[in-house]
Amino acid sequence: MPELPETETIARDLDAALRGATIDAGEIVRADVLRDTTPAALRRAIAGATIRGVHRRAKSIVIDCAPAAPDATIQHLVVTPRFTGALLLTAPRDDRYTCLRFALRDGRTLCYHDVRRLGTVAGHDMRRHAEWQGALGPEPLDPTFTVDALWGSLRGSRQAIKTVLMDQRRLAGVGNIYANEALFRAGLRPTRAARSLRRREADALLRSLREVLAASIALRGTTFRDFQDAYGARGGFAAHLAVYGRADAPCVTCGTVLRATHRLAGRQTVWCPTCQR
DNA sequence: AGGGGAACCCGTACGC
DNA sequence: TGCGTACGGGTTCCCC
Repeated sequence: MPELPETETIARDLDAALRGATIDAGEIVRADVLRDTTPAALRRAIAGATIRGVHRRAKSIVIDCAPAAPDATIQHLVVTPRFTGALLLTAPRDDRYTCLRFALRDGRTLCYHDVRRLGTVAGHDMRRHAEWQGALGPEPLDPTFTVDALWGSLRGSRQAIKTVLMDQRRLAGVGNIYANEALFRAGLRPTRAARSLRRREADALLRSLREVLAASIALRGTTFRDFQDAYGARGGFAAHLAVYGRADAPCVTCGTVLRATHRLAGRQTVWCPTCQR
């Protein structure tokens, strides 16, 4: 569930709270969430490490670390919460689902909590981190990302526009909720072939996408079911969703009953048959 | 190559 | 009530 606005919310809060902090020790409770590292290597890398900063890339939270051990190569912890994952600075409501626990030198605890455990925590050395970054597409909120770059990418695909928006290699950070919302705002039907878009439609799409992402970030993301921020609080954008989760309800613009299908890449897709062409 | 499908995981919803 | 089963959801990996 956490997409770009939700992981951005977590990353901003953690950067403010953790920049410069030192991790005393890490406890790995559920090793199956780990990627690209082992429990022993991760513990050694973070024992005594300083947190340089925290930022977001795609739908992941990246914690930049300066390890204390000279032979520790892990520089970045990449946390991808997927559906139920949470990075918490407060005590989790149910400790049964704590996967990782980091004790900070100042007495605080940062934990990775995940009920379904489809989320992951990767330990990256510089090489692996560059490889991971390189596999991801551009950030939609990056001002250097242009309409023509988006349009060029869309023109290469005969897939449905919604599927292409969610393809992390073409565009990073957009998931099911914001793909549905951006297409509604742009007046584009989700099933349209990506390469059928005119340039002015790609322009409307990029502007809609940026608007909806920025509006959601301003309200600290969408909590539809599971998303919680670093302090266990909910996001405020769910009340502003125009189509996602509103199948069979009236369109907010024209009142037409919203249509839904599950057949587009196996995910809930909702649109207004009148407003979206 | 690019697209399709399974696997990952477990709470929730639903059927019997 | 209690048990069993189907389902969902993004990403990765495998296969065609």
